[in-house]
Amino acid sequence: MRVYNTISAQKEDLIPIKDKHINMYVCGVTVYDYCHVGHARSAIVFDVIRRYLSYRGYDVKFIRNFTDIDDKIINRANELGIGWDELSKKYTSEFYHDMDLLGVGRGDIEPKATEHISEMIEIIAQLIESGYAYSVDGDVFYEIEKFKDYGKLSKKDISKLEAGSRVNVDKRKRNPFDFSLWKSSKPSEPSWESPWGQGRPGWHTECSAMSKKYLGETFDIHGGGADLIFPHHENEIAQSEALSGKTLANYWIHNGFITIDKEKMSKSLGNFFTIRDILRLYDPEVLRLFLISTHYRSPIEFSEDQLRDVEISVDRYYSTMLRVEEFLTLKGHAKKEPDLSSLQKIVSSAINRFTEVMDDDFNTAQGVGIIFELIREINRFLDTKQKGSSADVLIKQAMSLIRQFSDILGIFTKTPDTWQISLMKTKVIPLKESDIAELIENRNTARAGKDYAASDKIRADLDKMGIILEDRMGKTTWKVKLNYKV
RNA sequence: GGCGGCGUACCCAAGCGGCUAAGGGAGAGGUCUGCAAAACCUUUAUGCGCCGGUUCGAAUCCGGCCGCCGCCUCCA
Repeated sequence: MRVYNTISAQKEDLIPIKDKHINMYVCGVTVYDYCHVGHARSAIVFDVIRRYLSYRGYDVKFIRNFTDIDDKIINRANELGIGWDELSKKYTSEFYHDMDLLGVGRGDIEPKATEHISEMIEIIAQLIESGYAYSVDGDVFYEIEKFKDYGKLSKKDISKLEAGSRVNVDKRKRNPFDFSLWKSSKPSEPSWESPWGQGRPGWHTECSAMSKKYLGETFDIHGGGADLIFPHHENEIAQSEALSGKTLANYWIHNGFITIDKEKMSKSLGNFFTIRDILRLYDPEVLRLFLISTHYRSPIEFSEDQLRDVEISVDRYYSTMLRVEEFLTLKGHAKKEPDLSSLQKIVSSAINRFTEVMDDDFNTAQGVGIIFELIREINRFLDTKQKGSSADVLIKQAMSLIRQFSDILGIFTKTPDTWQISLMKTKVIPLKESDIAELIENRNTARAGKDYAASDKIRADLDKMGIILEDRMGKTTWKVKLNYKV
């Protein structure tokens, strides 16, 4: 397997520290508000990476943290007039709510900053002791110039950074880029006791403390959004490696941004959609497929047109599943031996191709492409109406491949029925399933009597309410019209 | 100013030196159908921002130019 490593800026062979074991630490979220689509992307990207590594036989230990104390949390809680811990608890559970819908699995361990204060204090004390940090009036700063490799991850030359170009520099710092390890607190703020007085830890320290505690001084993969490269991950390296003298993580993996009108989606710009904004309009699988249809390091321009296209793709998948179910329940045999060669060919190469593209830096976009090639071949074969036991076997084989790939990507978890039910909700279809069944019944009676005017009227009426009918193999099925608008 | 990335058909998107430039959407024509829908077939880049160069061979490597974006602040 090859993965792109931010620190070497190239793809490298993935060689675990311990044979067939992968320890990975991914930076989670600061729980002070609902997650937006950018958070969803990061979570999904690392969820897929984790699933794929498991699929490839690695025993993966996956850590994802929660930052549950920081300035944003305190400020937000003050605005709302509630406790900071109440706020962080609320948004932790909102995070789970969204991630569960998106099919993002839990971490094996999900450490919280506030549960590791003593570990952080320990690290800070050691940094002071070994000369990498200094305290000033209850605050502690890391002195970046003491760490000679500072900047190696983000490729920054300290002397060329534009200090204070966008933010006022704290005069007490020896270098403008020295960062806070410990912040003294005002009387009204949440605080913990420390050798430097009451205060709270700086953001970067939690990941150094928690990754060390759960994965040791050196682990395999460290991940997060590309915006964490600097300063967050750079600072983690500075803290951890200064003390251990060892490499913190062998591979640094960072996902690209979501953009809107070419600009990064972010809280500060205000150009974001929350996950639940989108899930009101689209099934979670649509969002998930949309996000993995582009390589994880490329930017994704967020657009509703694109979501609509992806929704059609998902619908195409479930339509094919339905056709397959119908085909497999059919009795009888074709007169001649079915021609399986075309489907056979793609089925026999699919696993190798899928593995090959995913082995190459987790190319989910190509993986998705392979699934849709299989779908086309299945449909093509189904169109030949060649029934037979050899055909059934091959179709089932193709289906099980699609199942395997979809499970790795975490998509297509529904049945054709539950997909339609989900669509009825998101499209707000003003009908019940029983209503539809009754109208289909009426229409079939009309059709039997060749009263096509009456049957077409029923079909047109249903269409207006967002339901499309399909007459296939002597049966009428219905589906939700995707471009239906209330 | 420093560092990094991107520009592939009407839209999205893969491709990272050598098979007909994946896949999805959209448009057009066709097959099937009572008519539809779905599905399938054909079709839409002799072409990969522009100009040079390296090479037997480049969307892929190198140089220049144009355009867009990111990081250098909290940020997934």
